[in-house]
Amino acid sequence: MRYWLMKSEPDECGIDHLVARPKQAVPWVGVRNYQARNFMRDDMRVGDLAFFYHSSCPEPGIAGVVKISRAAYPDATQFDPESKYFDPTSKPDSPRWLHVDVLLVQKLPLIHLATLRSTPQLTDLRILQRGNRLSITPVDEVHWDCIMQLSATK
DNA sequence: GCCAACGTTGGC
DNA sequence: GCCAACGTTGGC
Repeated sequence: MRYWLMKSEPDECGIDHLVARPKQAVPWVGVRNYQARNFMRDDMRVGDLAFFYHSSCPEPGIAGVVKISRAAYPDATQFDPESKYFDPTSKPDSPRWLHVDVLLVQKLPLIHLATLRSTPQLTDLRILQRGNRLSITPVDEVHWDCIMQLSATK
């Protein structure tokens, strides 16, 4: 089993959107980056866990834990001209963009980005590297455990 | 709003 | 394949 970190803008879909619909699969549509897509397609497995991260907001940080509930399948929004994720160059017989579904595991008391940054054991965490923009990144088990520990002891 | 960093595009 | 221009991300 692997661990991940998935970014979401709380304006679009925050942790409370998931809390409001418990046990309902959330389609992780809209990823339009090849590296992130490849992670979903090649490396994510049903049952993997991911931190749910709030980005581009007043209080960026880890807001919860989700579980991958469905393996990657074509993202319908790429074929929808009404969608902001519409990709006119993607062909229905070979969809370019895929996505997984996730399920809420638990909401966490927000672990602020500043807290992550000030934790020495987390200096190698992908999200903390300068220039990092990937919306989906793998998380090492040691980092996962450290962050869960942070959450439990606060 | 600023700006650094990175990804994508397209001419050559 | 190179690389300049442009667009996006995302913290501050």
